[in-house]
Amino acid sequence: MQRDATTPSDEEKLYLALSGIPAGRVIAYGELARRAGLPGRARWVGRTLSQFPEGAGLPWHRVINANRRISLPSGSPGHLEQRQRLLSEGVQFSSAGTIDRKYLLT
DNA sequence: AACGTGACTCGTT
DNA sequence: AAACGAGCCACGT
Repeated sequence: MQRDATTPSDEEKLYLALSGIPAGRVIAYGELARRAGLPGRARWVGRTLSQFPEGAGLPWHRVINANRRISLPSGSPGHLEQRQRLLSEGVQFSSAGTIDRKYLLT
């Protein structure tokens, strides 16, 4: 069992996977987890993102749920900010609040 | 230590 | 289509 310089922590793996998501695209928690080499840990990803430091510069707003909706409670400040950030990158929402598949990374 | 909870997801009813 | 159950897992109480 190790935790040394050559064995990235789960957080580091998530960092790397997330930083590879381009502007104007979105990805589901579960898919991001798979890309980070952490299959089945969508829930952990969500929780970890919620604790990420502000200044990290990571595109946390490009992560949505498998229904292609923003997972933060609707009406919450976080939900509004995520929506705003996505809109400013050109990601469009349907009137029902879902994001079109064409923006989704699979 | 049990129990509920949450930025989750999937297969089955 | 909607609700359920089961996996998932760290945290607070």
